[in-house]
Formats: sequence, structure tokens, C-alpha cells
Amino acid sequence: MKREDRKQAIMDLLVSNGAVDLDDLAQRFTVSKMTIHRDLDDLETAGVMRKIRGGGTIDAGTQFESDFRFRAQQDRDAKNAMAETALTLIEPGMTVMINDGSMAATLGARLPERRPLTVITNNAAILESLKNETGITLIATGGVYSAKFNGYFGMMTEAALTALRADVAFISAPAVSGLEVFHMNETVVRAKRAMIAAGAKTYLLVHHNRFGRTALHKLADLSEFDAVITDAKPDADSLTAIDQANLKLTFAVTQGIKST
Amino acid sequence: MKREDRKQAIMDLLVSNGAVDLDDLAQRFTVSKMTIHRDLDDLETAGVMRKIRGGGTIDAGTQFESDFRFRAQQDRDAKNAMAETALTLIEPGMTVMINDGSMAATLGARLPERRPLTVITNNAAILESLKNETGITLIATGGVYSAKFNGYFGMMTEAALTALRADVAFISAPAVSGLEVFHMNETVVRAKRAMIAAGAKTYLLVHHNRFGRTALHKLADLSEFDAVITDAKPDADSLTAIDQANLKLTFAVTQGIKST
DNA sequence: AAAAACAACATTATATTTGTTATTTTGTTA
DNA sequence: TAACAAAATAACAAATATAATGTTGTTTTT
Repeated sequence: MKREDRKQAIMDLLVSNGAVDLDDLAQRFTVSKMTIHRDLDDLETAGVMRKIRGGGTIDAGTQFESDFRFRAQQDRDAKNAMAETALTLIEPGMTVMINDGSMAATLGARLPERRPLTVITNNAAILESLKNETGITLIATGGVYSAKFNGYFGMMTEAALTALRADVAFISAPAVSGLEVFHMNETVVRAKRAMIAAGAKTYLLVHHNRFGRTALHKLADLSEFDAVITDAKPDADSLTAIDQANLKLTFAVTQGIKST
Repeated sequence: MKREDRKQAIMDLLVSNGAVDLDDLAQRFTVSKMTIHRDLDDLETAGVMRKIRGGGTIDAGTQFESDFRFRAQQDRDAKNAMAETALTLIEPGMTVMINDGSMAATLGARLPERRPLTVITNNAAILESLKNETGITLIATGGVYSAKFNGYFGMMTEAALTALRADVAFISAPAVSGLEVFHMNETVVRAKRAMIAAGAKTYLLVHHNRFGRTALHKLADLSEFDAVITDAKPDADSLTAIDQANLKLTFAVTQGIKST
């Protein structure tokens, strides 16, 4: 097992348990404590966890859990599956709009599979990954950089989006409750709204365990989207609400795609 | 001598001679021809030169010479010296505007020395290097990405700049002739002009050997700038013209700074 | 006082760089 | 255009550099 794999495994344990024990990790991976110390130091420097005496923690509910560097490590399989599904909705030649977030970044990195494309985004990770791709006309919205969301936001971003139109817009969100979509940050909400308004077709990308949650600001109604892409069946209540409203839910699974 | 140093040295030879000979390089660095082959392959992949039978060339006047990856390798000492001088014009708390180009990128990377700052730029290299800096409010203009200039340009960029103001704007340019400043690309010229208009103070950064040259599009008059920063005395004709017009020329030298 | 964290060094493992040799390609010219 | 020589490439082996890990001894924390 290589160092990077071990660090990823520690991340997984942190995600599921919220904390890890140093002695336990050393035993589990059959390496010395010193090595685990160094792993944890790295992860701490990267800003994805905090070292405490005898181990480490992600301090659920604090800055760490909402940091993009942490979120980028989570649920990679689910994100890849959703990206796979989203790609089927994209045809070469289209103008694609794509928002902030690590889900969007996963999709963004795979957009070259459908080139040529025009890609509009405020997502710094996507700008970086598409810069050197040929056949991609890359348009940045501009705005004030947010280290927390690794993207560009604010009045400038919204103004730029007002003047643009896309064939398809992909919006990701951390919370869906009933028939409403939520996000914790007002500035981010405004950028996402502007993108929804600018897309001829709009698709929502949500991890299945984000159904039944809310956040401070309402982002949109589910009915504003042409389809919702998720990675597995959400809880029963959400499913019922969606069915009754006659909305389309698309499931992306690692071994293929099925749809209702 | 390490590989990277040798490649830089090959770049220097390419800049001064326009071409290099494979056998000569192998002898000069006392390595095998195979090693030189690999160096040249790397440089070619990076897009900074072209391999030809028996050696390599930069094909002066072609795409290669104007490619940002190539330019970024050139005159690093001069660029650092000019950046040093430019930094003396920046006070903590200011809003700094800074344009595309490798000279600007060199300065951009050192802006944290004057934090806190607000930095407005369309330069992708600067966005990347300042993203993770605290105390820097980073604003991207947005626009269409240009791989050739490694920045964002176009109507969006110009519109965004129209709505912004900065305490100081740093403009770089590849050609100054008489009392006029030039650039080969119209779109780039428009972005630079918008920045000049948006800066309370504006400074021009030019390598001394770029005096006495022209390019297709006029960018500005020298008199529009509060000062011109360069790395050494330009040719006599340019110097005379500048003196007669009573403009300020600031010399940045590696061992310190002197000014006229 | 005991446990954990840290620092410094030694050791091992991995990755990178380089050279050698054999093979293929390219350009030249008879 | 056939044949040759030079150059380029590919494949492997050797050397070098870098990264990862463990050990030991010291310092810090509880």
C-alpha cells in the first residue's frame, strides 16, 4: 500500500467515524506511529483534518467539514457515476455551463470526452483542468475568488452570467428537502440562480444522502430542473414527493445507468 | 548540473542563437546525445521549441517565439528586478490591477509581500499563484481563455474592467517605439487599455531590449503612464525621445535600484 | 511520571536520470 | 531508386536522486 492510498484510507475513516486513533492506524496499516504522524501532518497541512493528541479529527460541523479540499475527497465513486450520467446529456458542439463544487469539478474534468465544447464556469478547479485542453473554448465568469468554495462569486459573476446563454447548465447542491433545493451560502446561491436562468436545459446533481436535508437559503424548486441526477435512491419521503410531483429522477450507478 | 538547469541553459542558447546543435550540446554539457534528445523532447512537448534533425530551433517569428511558455523562460533576472521595483510602488491595503504576460506573472507571484491587497487580474498564472494566499482579495475579470497568452480576454473582460477601479495598474508590453507602446494582438490591446483606464496610477513594465520595436497595434502613448519601469538603459534614440518628452524612466537592476 | 509528539539521523524503497546497445527511420547521393 | 551513412528512436541496464519509513533520543503535553 502506497502512501497516497493510505492517506485516502485515513480520509475514509475520518469521514465515517469523524475521528481516528493514531495507535489504531499504525496497527491497521502495519507501519510505525511515526509514519502515521507524518500522514496526519500532511493531511492537516492540506487543510482536510485537524491533529489532536493521539489521533485526528474532522470536527464535524466546523470549517473543516465544509472545506472544499475535504469535500473533494468524499464520495468519489458516487461523483464519478453522476458525472458519467451527466456526460450522456452533452453533445459535441454544445455550450455547457457548470457551477462551483467538487461534484461539478469531477464532471468538468471529463468534459473533453465530448469535445468540441464551449464551457462556462466560475469553478476554479474546472478552469485549471480545462486550460490545456484543445477543442474546449473556456469561458470564466470572473468574480471575487472564494477560497472556501474554490470558485468565483459576487456581483461580477452574476453580471457576467446575465449576458450569457448555454445549451445546458449543470447545478450541484448540498441539500434537497421535499421539492426544494438549498445551499448554506447566499452569494453562492445567487451565482447558481444566474446559471439556472442562463441554461436552456438545466440539470441538478445531488448525492442521494443529501435528500431530506435543508440549508439556510433556498436555491430553487426541483421543478425548475429538467432532471435530477443522483447516485442512488434517496429516502422514501423524498422519493414520494418527487413521484407525486411527476419529476424525473435519474440514477447513476457505478456499473451502468438506470432511470425512472 | 541538474536536468532542469541544463534545459534552462538550452533555452538560453535557443534565445540567443535561434537554434542549437545536438552534438554540440552533448559535448558542451558532457552528457550523451541520448540525454540531449530527451531534453529536447521535453522542451518540444512543453511547446517551447521544435526539434529538427541534428538539433532544435525556436523558429523566430513563428508561433513558438510568441508562445507564453517560451516567454516565461526568458530573461528571468530582468523580470525579477522589474518586479522588485514595482513592489516599491505598492502599499498594503491597495487595490492592484495587473495584466497578462509573464512579466506580470512574475510580479503577481510576489504581491503577497505587500499584503493585504486586493488584486484584479485576467492573468491565469497570477490567479493560480494567489489563490491560496491569505490577505489577498483576488478578483478575476473573467472572459474567454486564451492558451496563447494564458489569460482571459474579450468583451466580458472589457466589460468587467469598465466597472472596476484600482489604485495602481501595472501594464506590460512587448514593444515601445518613440513615445508609443505596441502589442501584436488586438484583443489583448483592448484588455490592457481597459486596465489603463481603470488605474488611478498606471505603470508600464518593459524589458530594455523591447525599446525601438513596434507591433501591429498601438496600445498607448508613453505619456499615459505615470512611470516606465525597465531593467536597463534602452537604445540611445529611445532614451532621447523619452528625455525630451520629460517622462520618467525607472531602472531596476539586480543589485538594487537606481532611478533617473 | 507516563504518554505522546517531535527532531534528527540511518535505512530502505521508489522514481528519475543517464548511458549503452540494438533497431528503425530519414536524408543523401551514386 | 538502391544503398549508405547519419540521425532518431526504443528498450534495457546502471547510476543517481528523491521519497518513505523506521529507529533512537529528546522535548512537550497531560
